[in-house]
Amino acid sequence: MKKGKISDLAIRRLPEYLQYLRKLQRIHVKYVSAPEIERQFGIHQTQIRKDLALTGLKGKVKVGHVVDDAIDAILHFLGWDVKLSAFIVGAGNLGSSLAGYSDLNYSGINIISLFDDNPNVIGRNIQGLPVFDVNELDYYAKKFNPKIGILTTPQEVAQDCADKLIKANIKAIWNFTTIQLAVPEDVVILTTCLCSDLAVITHRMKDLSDLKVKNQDIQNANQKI
Amino acid sequence: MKKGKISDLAIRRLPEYLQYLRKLQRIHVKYVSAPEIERQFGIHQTQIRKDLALTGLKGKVKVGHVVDDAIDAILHFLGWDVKLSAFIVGAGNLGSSLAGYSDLNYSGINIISLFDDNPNVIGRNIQGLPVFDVNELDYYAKKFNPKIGILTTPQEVAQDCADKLIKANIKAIWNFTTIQLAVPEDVVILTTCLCSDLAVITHRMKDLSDLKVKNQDIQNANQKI
DNA sequence: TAGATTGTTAATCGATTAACAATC
DNA sequence: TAGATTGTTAATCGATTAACAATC
Repeated sequence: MKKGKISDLAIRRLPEYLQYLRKLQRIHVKYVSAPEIERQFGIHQTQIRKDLALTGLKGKVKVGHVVDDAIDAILHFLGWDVKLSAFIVGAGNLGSSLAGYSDLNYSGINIISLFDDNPNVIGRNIQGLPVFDVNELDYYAKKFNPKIGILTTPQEVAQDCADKLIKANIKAIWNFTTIQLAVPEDVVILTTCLCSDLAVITHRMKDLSDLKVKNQDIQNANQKI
Repeated sequence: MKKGKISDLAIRRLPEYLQYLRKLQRIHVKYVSAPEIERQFGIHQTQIRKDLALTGLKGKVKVGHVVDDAIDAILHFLGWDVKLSAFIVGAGNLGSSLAGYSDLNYSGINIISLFDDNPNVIGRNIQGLPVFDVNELDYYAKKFNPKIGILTTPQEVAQDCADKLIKANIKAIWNFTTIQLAVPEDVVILTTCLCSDLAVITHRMKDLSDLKVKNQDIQNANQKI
């Protein structure tokens, strides 16, 4: 079973298809074809076929793919058919908003609770979830067996909290801080850097306005002629 | 001035370097070399050189780059040396947390205010910022001239609010909803999909546990020998 | 049947890495 | 000087797109 390393780019596209497939499911559409998805996303149909093939899904010639099956295949492939328990460490604004971010609950995780070191927050409820003392993380980890730790603390305590999660036998850390975390190699780590997204936006804006200036120049030049 | 299209992947790396450069600046380190950054991030030094070269930065042979200059060059290249005003539309949990997300304020934007349609929220203060009525967006847009709209509304009203932003002459929309927004082509649009990040995490976790099972098999096979 | 679609192999395109001359 | 670094060109690697046979 030689399995070529699967690209993160493909993995990232699957939840987008999933979104669309669920929309189709809600309006009781039974089949969807790659050319249809291409129209939706502007992604080349060959790529869509390859992405879907990754999940093991088979299509029907002239018909496309069964929407329900496609959803199941993607969920299974991503590991979202088994809900993994998650802890959020850092019950600040970001942590609180992720706790209530319903999109995540449609995906592969089940957020159990939040943790913080602020006595004013510990014991309260956020988005219907309890906030526990981060120093009792180990205790609650034994109780709930979380697989994913979502790290939304201030920078200063990020590595320390990551260590606590690792000690509690967590399998993956989703890092929302800008710290370069040190983790053992059997712990999956992914850092979400919103600043990178913003960089893409501002850079494209600069490009657009440069283009405008350039067009202006061309216009001016034409006027001179 | 033939400028090859710059890859988003490069653009996304720049804020990461920036983070590290600022850390060096805080501890008064004057120079940094590409091999040093490579050690930090595990990104190949040739790539780091090319990325920095995009910004127009020149290094000194045997010394590296001046930290202060590198920071300035990246800020300028990304367009972060001029702060763009931004509105957040949707003062729910996510919108509120972005309003207080200090990392963004270290980058190229200046969030002016939030907008919502809920009378219980309108008029309140969130993270020190005022919440206005989304129906008065046009009025406040004339007053503050925002360039970026951050969309954190429920799915149902997302396109509607995007239209409001576009009518108010916004230049870019940062979309946190899962809706495929329709926008004119001179409006920059970027969708942040947290589910894609989660997909990468859960898929890697699946890989790791598959690997564990495989190693187990090998071990079992060896025992039989 | 003709036309639409699948799935796969080949070609192209773009990003990363290797190699190396120049410099201090 | 020797060794470290820059910046650039060439080579490799991987992702996307094109082409096409098979199917219904």
